[in-house]
Amino acid sequence: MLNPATQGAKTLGQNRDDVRQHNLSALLRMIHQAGTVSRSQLTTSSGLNRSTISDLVSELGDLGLVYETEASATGVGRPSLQVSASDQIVAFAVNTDVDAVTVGVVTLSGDVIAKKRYPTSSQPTADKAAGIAAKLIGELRAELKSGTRIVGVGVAVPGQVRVVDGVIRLAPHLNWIEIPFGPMLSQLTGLPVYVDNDASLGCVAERIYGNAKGFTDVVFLFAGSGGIGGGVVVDGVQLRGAAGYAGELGHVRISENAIKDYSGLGGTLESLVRRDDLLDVFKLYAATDDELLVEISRTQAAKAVKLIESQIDNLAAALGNFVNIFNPQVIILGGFIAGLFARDSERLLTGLRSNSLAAANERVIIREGGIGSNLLMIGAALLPFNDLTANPSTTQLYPAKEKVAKS
Amino acid sequence: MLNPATQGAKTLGQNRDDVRQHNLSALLRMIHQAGTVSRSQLTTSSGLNRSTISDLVSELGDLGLVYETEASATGVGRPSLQVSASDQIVAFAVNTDVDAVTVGVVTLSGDVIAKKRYPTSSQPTADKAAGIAAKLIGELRAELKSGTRIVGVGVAVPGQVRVVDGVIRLAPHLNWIEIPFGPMLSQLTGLPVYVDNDASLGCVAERIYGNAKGFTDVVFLFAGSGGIGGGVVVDGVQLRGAAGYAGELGHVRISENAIKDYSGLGGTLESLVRRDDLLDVFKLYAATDDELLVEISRTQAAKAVKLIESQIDNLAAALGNFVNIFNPQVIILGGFIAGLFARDSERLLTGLRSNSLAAANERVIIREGGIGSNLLMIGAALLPFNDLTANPSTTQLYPAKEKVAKS
DNA sequence: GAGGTTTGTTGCCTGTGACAACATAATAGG
DNA sequence: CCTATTATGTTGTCACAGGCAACAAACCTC
Repeated sequence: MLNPATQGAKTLGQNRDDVRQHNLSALLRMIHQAGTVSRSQLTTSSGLNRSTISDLVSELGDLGLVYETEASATGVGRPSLQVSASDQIVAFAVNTDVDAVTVGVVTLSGDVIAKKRYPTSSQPTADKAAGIAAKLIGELRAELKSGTRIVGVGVAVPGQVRVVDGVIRLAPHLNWIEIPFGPMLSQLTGLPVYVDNDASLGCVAERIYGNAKGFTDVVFLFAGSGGIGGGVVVDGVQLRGAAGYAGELGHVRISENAIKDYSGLGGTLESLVRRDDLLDVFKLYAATDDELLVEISRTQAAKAVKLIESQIDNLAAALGNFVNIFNPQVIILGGFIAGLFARDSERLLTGLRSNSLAAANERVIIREGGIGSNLLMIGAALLPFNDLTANPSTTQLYPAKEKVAKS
Repeated sequence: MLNPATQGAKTLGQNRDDVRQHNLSALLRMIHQAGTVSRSQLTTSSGLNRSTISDLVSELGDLGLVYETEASATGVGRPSLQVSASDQIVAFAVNTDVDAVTVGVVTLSGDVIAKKRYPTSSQPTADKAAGIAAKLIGELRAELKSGTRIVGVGVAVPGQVRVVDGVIRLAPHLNWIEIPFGPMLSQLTGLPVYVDNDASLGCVAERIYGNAKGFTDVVFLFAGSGGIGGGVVVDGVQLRGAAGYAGELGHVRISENAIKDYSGLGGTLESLVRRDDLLDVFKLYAATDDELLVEISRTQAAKAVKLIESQIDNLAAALGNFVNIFNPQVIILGGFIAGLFARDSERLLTGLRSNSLAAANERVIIREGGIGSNLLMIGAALLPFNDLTANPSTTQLYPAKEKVAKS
């Protein structure tokens, strides 16, 4: 009687051939996210008929996107064929950071099979970063097994990205303003390039492969050397906003404090929970996250403890806001703020409760991220892969060795 | 080349008869939202064939949901038939407030054809409010023209609602805690009852009929006598969160200030931008919104101006947060905060800019609400109507006159 | 009134998934 | 080891929804 009303509709009319595309897409997405699934699982969770699944899977096989293997029996009845995502289909993942450009090769089956990091002495210009990325992509492309096909390039950038055209509006730590990074890199590589904010991509990666797996409403908060970024998944869909700038959770204001963050806003989470402050109090300079986490967990120095407690309280205030706003099932913390949570989860939870409504906060789960160092590689690769899974039969793929242009 | 990747997928497999349902649903939704559309418009915006539209519309006509009329010619070519939503299909809209219970009758064509307000001397208990609502629904039901069919009842409540089962978790101003209002009212009326937060419903109403029409990313902020409520539409879909508690924008913390709001949280928007403070400074008691708006617009008293400016600054800080978080195309203000905006929009915009990222704030539009006093009636009625538009051929409808049960 | 344009209607066609019947491969039990 | 049972893959047929083309109808312009 009291079903939730489904509000809003995206798709309008639906042609009959759209059905096939939709079903192909749904199956490929399931296979991609799971890595390997049995046909019978596909049948039950899609609701389609056995014979239909058979037909669709064989089409995906013909496209070279998946392959089938016989599985050893696990129970009664004929064992179901296992369907796996091909590792011959890859995407390049790029992360442009303050001190390095990293490029990885990610397979459709979800593995990072290669990775190259090119350290830069100082913040690279956008031109230089694009050049480095293109060079690394070229090297990695040459090393690919023949027969491998490339979907495209996904770029994770610490800044605000206009997703539609791949323009980086502002990446404060890189000092990049209004850079058409997507088109630039596409020009250099001859591949389609997709760009998005790093934390947003991390959120999606955590939802599909990490500690937010299976949840539909996720808030992700990542604290690195360049401030605090955020990503949100609402009802299973990434929060993007009108132009793709949504989810800037680090710039949420929680205080009248005048200390400004990297983007010039005062009293924000990012200005009050700073990695540098922790490094200062520990007298660490240029420490890795791991070293910092150890210090956070074991320090007993009064000054450090006080700072940690203050950061926890501010973090709790911000998380309270997010709980009130998004009513998520799970909040994933990454970077040093995961250490704050580990150090005194009780204090954080108490603070969260006093800063949010009981109805929303009582069931929320707080967790650390579960993917680790390949988070951004996997997240960035999801951009081209999502295009492929949306249109399995029409998306163009590119060969490992560049074709010699015919004159 | 750089298409935005569409993340996430809701539907899994898709049977062939789902297509028909989907298309019927899409058409009915278009007709419902527009009131009246021509067949040719339906054809172009759905992408379906003329003959298919003809078939689908006649099915909707057979179901009694829409009817066709011949239109006078407007241009070259044979004039297209106009398809209108039936006014024989109605929903009851209920609003439980501190001082009254209001029930309206809303047609599928979007008109409020009847409305009854039952003032209460003090905050009614939930039992009493349900009784009043049921009584008013009974009266209005008896006055309906025969042949009218009822979809259900939508309830707008100033509080947090668990949408799935219609339980009101907390409505602070009504002092209701953990009330299964949906089931209660369903029991009393014999009709399906849907419950949601009032501001969320207002947001959806503004998006479909009001000043946010046509936008996909909307933030709605409504300030009434009972604090500040919010609603959000993300990518065309209402933000609900895990349980339906999302969008509590009034409880966003923007300051360390200890003044608490109605829900016991400190430093929140609701605690800093208070209607009562304005009434105090104007020495008005129990004023209507209209009276208050007049005072806000014309006062020159130093004390009042200072209060207004402070409220504008706090409102700007909160809106800055929302812009960073949601990157909306439009922000709709309702209640007395619309008066604050009207009084000094420049100050609000300046404050907004200094509290949010340029990329996100530079294109955002701020507007007052465009629907007025029937906002919650129309919003609440959308709940049952959304169920109908989702499943046009299977949703059960109820007769105007209750059937005599056969023994 | 003729020609052009847009739309509604009708009958036929195609493609897609459902379905049923059969084949296949495992377990369970004697 | 053989049979019954269960679960799955395969194959051919069927139903049904939307596309399409041809025609009719209603409007405009000249």
